[in-house]
Amino acid sequence: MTPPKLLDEAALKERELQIINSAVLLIQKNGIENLTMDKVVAQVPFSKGTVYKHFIGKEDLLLAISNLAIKLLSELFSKAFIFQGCTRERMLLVNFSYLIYAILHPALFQTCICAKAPNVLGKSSAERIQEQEQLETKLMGAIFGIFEEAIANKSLVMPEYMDMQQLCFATWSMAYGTISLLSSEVEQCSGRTNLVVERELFNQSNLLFDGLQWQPLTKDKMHCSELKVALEQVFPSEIQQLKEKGRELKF
Amino acid sequence: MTPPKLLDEAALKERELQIINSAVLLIQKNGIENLTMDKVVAQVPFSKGTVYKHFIGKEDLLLAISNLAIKLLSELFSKAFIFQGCTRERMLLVNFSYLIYAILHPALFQTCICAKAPNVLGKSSAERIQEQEQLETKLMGAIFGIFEEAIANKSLVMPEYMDMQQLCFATWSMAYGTISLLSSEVEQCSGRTNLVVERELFNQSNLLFDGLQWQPLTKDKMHCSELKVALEQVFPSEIQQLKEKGRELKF
DNA sequence: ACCTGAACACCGTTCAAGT
DNA sequence: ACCTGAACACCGTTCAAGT
Repeated sequence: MTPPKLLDEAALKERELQIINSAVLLIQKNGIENLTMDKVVAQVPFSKGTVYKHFIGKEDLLLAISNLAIKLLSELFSKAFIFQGCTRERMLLVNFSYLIYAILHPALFQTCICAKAPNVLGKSSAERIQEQEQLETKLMGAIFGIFEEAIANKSLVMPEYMDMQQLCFATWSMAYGTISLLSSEVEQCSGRTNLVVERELFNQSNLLFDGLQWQPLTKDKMHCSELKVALEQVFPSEIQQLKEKGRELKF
Repeated sequence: MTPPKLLDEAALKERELQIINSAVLLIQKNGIENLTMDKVVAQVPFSKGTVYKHFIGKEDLLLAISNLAIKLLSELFSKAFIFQGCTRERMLLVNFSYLIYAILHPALFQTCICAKAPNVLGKSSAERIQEQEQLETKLMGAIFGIFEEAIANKSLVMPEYMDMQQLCFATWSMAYGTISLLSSEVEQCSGRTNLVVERELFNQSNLLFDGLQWQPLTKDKMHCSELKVALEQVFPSEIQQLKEKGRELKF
């Protein structure tokens, strides 16, 4: 004579997270292209129907993973944002937090990229898409904030032919291009080239910032050693995790 | 009593191309994620078995499409390479040929990106992968050549901490990041942002080149109007195609 | 009210049977 | 020698039947 077992919201959230985590483990093991709902169901103590109560389809599950991934990246961005240093140094740290994230969580990084495909967005629930937009806005907040400070303290002059949004996009797309094209290096499965992603990201960030005349210029400051010290200070546990992975940053 | 019909190599090539073209049309219509071998077979006057004689699987077919796409892009790069202008202007043209290509052939552009996935390479034939590597080397030749000239005629000084390969990669990844992140704009299906891909590519190219101190600097030369004139001269038919698509470049 | 898993439509790949 | 398409294993999604 127990009362009907009404599921509270917390239990539902808990179950949803369990499904998401199982899926992430499967992506880590087999790659995102080999993820199937059957395999997810097999890893979880619920049936297919229950999984489909949480996610309207496979793509909706992928977007849920991507949203979790963005939250994680946001935390790293925040740490870079509050670093005590000049604005240019802090933006470099943001770029490197993105790199560290891509190396530590390749499955999440890849899922984020895949979740951008029109296919995935087209098959996901409206709420989950809305959540993604909010999370991305928050993520961009760190980049936006640093540029605002830089312009306020005159270390950077906004180019007359650009606005804030374009400035943010320039930084973002540079880091994105570098990291995603070298993600085979990131995952240590290529080795064909002489390119080292952390060195290229360092160079290209500085070329962009120098192009903007963002003070202090590379010739005046901002050497690898300084970046290394800052990274150790801002991301101690992440740097430790990299070491455990046998993937120390090489400059 | 006809002799056994031995297929010559030309006929096989012809048939292979027919399959590839049918697949491209299907990708254009339904998106790459909805391409199936069944649909390809339905578009073509041969059976499943015959299609699988040409391609060891779906991924092999995708890589074949990607290789065709790289050949097409190479032609555009070559036209930019032989333009009569300063080296910096020619590199800007190379970047813009990549953009024009992405707008005119979104299906090919997308297939090229997908073909980079470890999944696709893992399931393709060795010959087709080798062909891809050769085509990419040839493609990079234009970028490499322009940098060589620029350094030879002193309009560019190689940064002491970079080599030729890194320079090429920096250019490539910047254009890649910008164009691929804005490919939703390219395909005119978003419109959420104020970013215009041709303007951002122009800005970011110039920021990178200015960061390299590549002469003449933006403040001295290289305005939108000059680029427009050069594009009309080098890519007249492509610009015409853009117009027909209702997608003129906006600066 | 909630969960289950058989059932269905579809997809990639193979290969025995044909010509 | 070459081609065909039925057949198989697998995947995403649904929903009638259970508790």
